[in-house]
Amino acid sequence: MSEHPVRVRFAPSPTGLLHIGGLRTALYNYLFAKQHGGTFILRIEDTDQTRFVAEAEGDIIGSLHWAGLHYDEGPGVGGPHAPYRQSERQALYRNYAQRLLDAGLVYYAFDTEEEIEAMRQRLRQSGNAAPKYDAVTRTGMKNAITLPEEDVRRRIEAGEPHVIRMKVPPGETMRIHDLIRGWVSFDTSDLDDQVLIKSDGMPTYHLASVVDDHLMEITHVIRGEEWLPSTPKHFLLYQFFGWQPPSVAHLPLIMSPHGGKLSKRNADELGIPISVKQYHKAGYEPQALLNFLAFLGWNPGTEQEVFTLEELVPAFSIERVGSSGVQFNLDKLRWYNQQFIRRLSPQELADRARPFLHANGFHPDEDYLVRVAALMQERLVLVGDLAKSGSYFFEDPETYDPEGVKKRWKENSDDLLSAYADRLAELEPFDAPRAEEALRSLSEEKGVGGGKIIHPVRLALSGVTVGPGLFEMMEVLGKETCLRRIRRAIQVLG
RNA sequence: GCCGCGUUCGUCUAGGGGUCUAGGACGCCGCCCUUUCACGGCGGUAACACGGGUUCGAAUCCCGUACGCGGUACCA
Repeated sequence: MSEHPVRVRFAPSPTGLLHIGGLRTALYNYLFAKQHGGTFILRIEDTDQTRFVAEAEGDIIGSLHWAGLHYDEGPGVGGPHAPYRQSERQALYRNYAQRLLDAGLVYYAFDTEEEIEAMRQRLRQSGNAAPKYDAVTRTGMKNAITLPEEDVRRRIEAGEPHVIRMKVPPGETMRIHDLIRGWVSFDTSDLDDQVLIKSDGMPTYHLASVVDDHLMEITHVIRGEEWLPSTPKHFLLYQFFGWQPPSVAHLPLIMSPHGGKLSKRNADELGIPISVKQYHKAGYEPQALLNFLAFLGWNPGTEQEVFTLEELVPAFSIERVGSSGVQFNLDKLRWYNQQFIRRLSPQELADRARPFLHANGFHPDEDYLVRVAALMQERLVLVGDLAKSGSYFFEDPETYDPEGVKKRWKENSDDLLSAYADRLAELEPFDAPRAEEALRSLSEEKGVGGGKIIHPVRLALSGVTVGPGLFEMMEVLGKETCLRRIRRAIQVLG
């Protein structure tokens, strides 16, 4: 589209924690920028003072950092177009609004909320399906079009609350090319005379983002599909200013498995984490989340499914992004997470798991934890699982899975285990091959299958019937622990 | 209501007029491996929303309908 270097921005509103859909938008922007050798910018759109949440910006920045989506310009890192926080650019927007005022493309309006609502109500009652403040209704309202110039000046000077509205020309067809959807057209008669400057003096999103995108030399606007209907307003604004609009791409929305936009509420009900922070806390790998999100609406056209962020950069293409809404699927995310856990070294896995172990009161020493990690790696979906399904590596089991006991603990189990314990006590060194050798020979002497000893021993050691290979597990647990646990199980279950 | 966008297995998707008795992945089921679980291997289940066109031929192009989603604010 443009011969200029690619510059894209992720422009969230700090109204709450960064959510999963926001991260997906950030990711696509990031990938697009990086694959074109372009610049990825973070801009904070804090023009709504009523919805402002103080911690939100820190969370957005922290979440992007956790995910590895580092921005080239933005709060904290600066850049040639600072500041990157719209609340700090307020004077700018007023100046640009003034330009449009001078050109007669926008106008002051003094209507109260009640008056506007009354107008809409009236229109509805007379059968108008889409009541708007537009070319036909503005002539009946209190604004610079209907009021004498003198009156307008007096009201402004008296500090009467007012807004600035776009004078949308009716009856024009706007054709807009979307990188994902192709040509989309709109009729300007369906548009409101959009408010550009609110009565508190702040710009609306529409004005601020157009002015900033232009000033920051944004070449491609990549955002969620919910913005598609306001794109004609933005393009009209570019026309008003005489600026070249950027290319636009509207991403398919992420939907709840039950339909509808994935919201905090329905996500909670389905046990789906909604904020990036929750994924972090739950022990998801950032790369897995990114990989999953990349595939929510895009695919490489090959059969490769697992990609690191670095691999995603060259593989991505905006043209291959789909245009229909996509359902969030937690099972698939879990699968991706499993894939990435398996790619970690045992040391990395141990490092990831440590905070979760600490939270559960476990403080294993380094070497031991790495050995446990190696053993459990391909059995974990989330790193935090190590502190749960693998808790027996860090504390003696207190209880034994009743199902397992019923199935595996037989009449002669206590005798067999006690004989096995005696032999284990003799082993030096105590390792997996020797532990197995001891068990095999005991089972032969007693004339019972290996399973008759293996299963009860596993139960005694871990309290459950699932886990890594028994002998490897014994070696990691160590002789003392094994003996203690076996003898205790004999007492409790025997 | 109006405006816009969309519609291939349950889900994410490949496909862009003949190679489609529609391919892959997740999930689910079965078998193999195996001391258990997991991993891995093999196999199975399951989809072109509907109706009209266009064409020798349509999942693919066009129109309509249905359904879904988004927007319709001095919120972004």
